[in-house]
Amino acid sequence: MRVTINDIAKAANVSPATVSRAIADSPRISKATKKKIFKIMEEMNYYPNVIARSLARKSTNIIGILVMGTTEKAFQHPFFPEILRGVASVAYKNKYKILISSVTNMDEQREIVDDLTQSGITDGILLLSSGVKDPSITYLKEIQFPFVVVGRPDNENEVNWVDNDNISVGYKMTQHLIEMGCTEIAFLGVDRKFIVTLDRLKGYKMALQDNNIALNEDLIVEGKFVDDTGYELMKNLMEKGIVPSGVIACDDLLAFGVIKYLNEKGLKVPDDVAVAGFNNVPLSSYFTPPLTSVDINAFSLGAKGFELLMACMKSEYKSFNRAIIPTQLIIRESTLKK
Amino acid sequence: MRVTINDIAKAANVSPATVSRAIADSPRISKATKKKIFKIMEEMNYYPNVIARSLARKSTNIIGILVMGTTEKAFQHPFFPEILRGVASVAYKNKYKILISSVTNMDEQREIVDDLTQSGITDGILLLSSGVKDPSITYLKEIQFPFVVVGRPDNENEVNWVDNDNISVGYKMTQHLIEMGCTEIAFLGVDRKFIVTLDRLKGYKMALQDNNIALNEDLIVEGKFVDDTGYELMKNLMEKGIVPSGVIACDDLLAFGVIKYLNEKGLKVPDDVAVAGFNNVPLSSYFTPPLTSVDINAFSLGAKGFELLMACMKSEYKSFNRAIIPTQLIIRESTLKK
DNA sequence: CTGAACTGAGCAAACGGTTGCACCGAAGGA
DNA sequence: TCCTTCGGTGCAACCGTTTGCTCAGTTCAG
Repeated sequence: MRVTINDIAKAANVSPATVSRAIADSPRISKATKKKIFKIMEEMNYYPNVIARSLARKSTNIIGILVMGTTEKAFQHPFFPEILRGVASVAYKNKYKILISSVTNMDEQREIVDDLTQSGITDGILLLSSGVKDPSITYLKEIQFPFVVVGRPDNENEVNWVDNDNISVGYKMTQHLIEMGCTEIAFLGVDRKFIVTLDRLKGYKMALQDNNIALNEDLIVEGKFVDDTGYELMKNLMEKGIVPSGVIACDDLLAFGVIKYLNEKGLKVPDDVAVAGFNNVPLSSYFTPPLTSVDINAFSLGAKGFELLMACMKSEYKSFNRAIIPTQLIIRESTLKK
Repeated sequence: MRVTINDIAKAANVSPATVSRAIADSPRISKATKKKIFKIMEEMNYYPNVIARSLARKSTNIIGILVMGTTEKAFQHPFFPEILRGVASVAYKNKYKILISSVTNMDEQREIVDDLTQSGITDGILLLSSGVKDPSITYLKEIQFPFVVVGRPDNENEVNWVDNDNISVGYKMTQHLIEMGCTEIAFLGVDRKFIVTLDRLKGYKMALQDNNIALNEDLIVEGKFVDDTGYELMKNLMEKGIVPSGVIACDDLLAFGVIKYLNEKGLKVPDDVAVAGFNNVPLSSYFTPPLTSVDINAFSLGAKGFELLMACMKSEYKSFNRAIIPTQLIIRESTLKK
C-alpha cells in the first residue's frame, strides 16, 4: 500500500515522532537527522496523509466558500470567478485548499452550513453574500465559527467583512453622469434583498442632493440584481412615458439590456441617453458602445477576504475586522455625450 | 468540546461501534436501538467528524477540480462557472464535496496534482482541460488515480472524458455560414495547444470540402483561444487586404472583438461580414447585433463529467468511458444576411 | 435435552499522523 | 568528580470513526 510515516521511520532508524517533527521542521531535530529523513522520504516517494494529519491537528487547512445565491445566477456572474481567483491565489500561497459549495435554495442553506462547519472539514468559511438579514450569518455567529463575508452585511459591526464602498461607488457614477449634463437619471435594478444595490442607490441620492437635483422616485426602478432583465426594466420605464437622459444600471449585464432596448427604439447611446453599469464585466469594453462602468476589483475582494479569514481563524474571535477595496470609475463611450 | 460518537454511545448505553453501525444503517442493529440512538444524537446535537471517518474509511467523498489554465483567463471564461455549477449540482446530490484548485503556470501542475492525489484528500479528480499532450493526464494515468477529463484529450482511448463533438460543431457553423451565402469564410483563433480549436477547424475544413469550396489557408488565423484578442486578429487579417464575407471565431469573446473592429472600419455585420462565435456566452444575445453561436451546454459537461468520475471511482479502473454532450446552433442576427 | 443457527451488540485493532513528557548522553560549571 | 543543563530522540496516548471477530442469549430442529 501507500508509504506511511512509519515506513520512513523504520528506514531511517528513527521513531515516527522524529519523522513527524522533521517534516514540521521542528528545531528539536538535528540538521543531520532531518537531512537523512528527507533523503529517505524522497527515495520512498512519501507524501503525508493530510487526513490523518488533520485529525491529529484538529485543523484541515481547508476553507469553504459558500455562494449564497438565492438564484444560481450568482454563480454565473463574471465577478464570481474573479473573486474565486483572488481567494485561490492567496490561499494557495498559504497552503490552504478551497472547498466550494453550491447553495441553490434557501432551505438548504442551514444544512450546507452545518455540513461545512460541524463536520470538521473546514477551518473557516468565506461567505459570498450581500443579502439583507442573511440567516447563515446569524447562525455562524451563534456557533462561533470563523467566517468572513464578502459583501457588507447589515450587522456590519459584528462580523468580519470585505467590500467596496458601494455608497461612494454609486455617488461617483451619478456625479459623472451629472457632469456629462444628465439631469434626469434613472437608477435601475435596485433589489431590496441586496445591500449592494441599496448602497449604490444611497450614493445616487446623495449625489443628486449635492447637485441640487430633485429626487424623482419614478426614476428608481426595482429589479433583479444579477438577472439580465435590463431590457424589460427599461421598456417598462419608457412605456410609462419616461425618457431619462441618463441611466445607471446596478450591473453591466442590466446595462446591456437597457442599451439593446434603446437601440431598438432608435435612441442613440450616449447622445440621447447615457448609460452606465457597475462591476465592469470583461465584455463591457467590447460592447457597442463600450460601457462606462465601475471596476470593483473582484480579485482583491477575494484575496483580501481570505486574508481576513486567516486572521480570524488564528485569533480566536477577538475583534472584528473589515476591509474596503477601492474601486475605479471606468469611463467609456456610453456616457460620453458630445 | 465537540460531541463525539463516544459521548453518544455512553448516553445511549451502547458501544461506539453500535452507534457507528446505527448511523450507517447497518441491518445488524435492531430498529429499537437505532431509534434510541438517533434520538440521543438529535438531543446532543451530534455531527459525525468526517475527517475521522475519512481516515477510517480511506475515502473522503471529496473530488478535486483541476483547472488546467495555461493562463488565468481560463478561470474567467463564462463557461467555467457553468461547468462548475453542473459538477456541483450532481456532486451535491451524491454527498460529494468539491475542492477546487487553481493552476497558474505549468511548473506548478505536478505539484498541485500530487497535492490533490497523494495526500489522500480527494477520491478522484476532474480535469478541466483540452490541452494537447497534457502532462498531468499522463501522470494521473501513471499513478492510477481516478480522473475524468472535461475536454477530449489526444489519447482519447486511454482515459475517461466528456466533451462536445467539436468537429461537428465546427462543421455545423461553417455549413450555416455557407448557407447564408458566405464563400470566403475566415476562421479565427486557432490555438494549436487546444484540441477544441483544432477540432472546430477540422469541422470547418470538412464543411468547405463538402460544399466544394477551396480551402484558403490565409483565412485561417491562429490566436489565443480564450484571450480577447479578436480585435487584433481581425485587424491583422484585414490589413493583409483580406476581407472575408464571413468570420467564425473560436469563441464568442473573440467574435465581439472582431465585430468591434468591423464597426470601426464601417463594415456592417452581418450584411458586409457575417460573424459567428462559439460557446454562447450569456452576453451574446445582448450584443449588437446579437451573436450567432453554438451552445455547448457547459452545465451538462460538468454534470456528466462528475457522473463518469463517480463510475470511475467505483469501478477500480476497468474500462474507459466517454460521453458526448450535444450542442445547439443558436442563430442570431450576426449571421443573418438579407 | 442438546447442539446448531441466528440475532444483536461489544472488543479492540486499525486508519496515519501529532505531541506532551520522559529519557539519555554529553557538555559545562562548581 | 559530581551535579546540572540541555540538545536530541523515543514512548505512548490521542484525534474520532470503522469494521473483523467474538460472544452471550434465544430459538428451534433433531
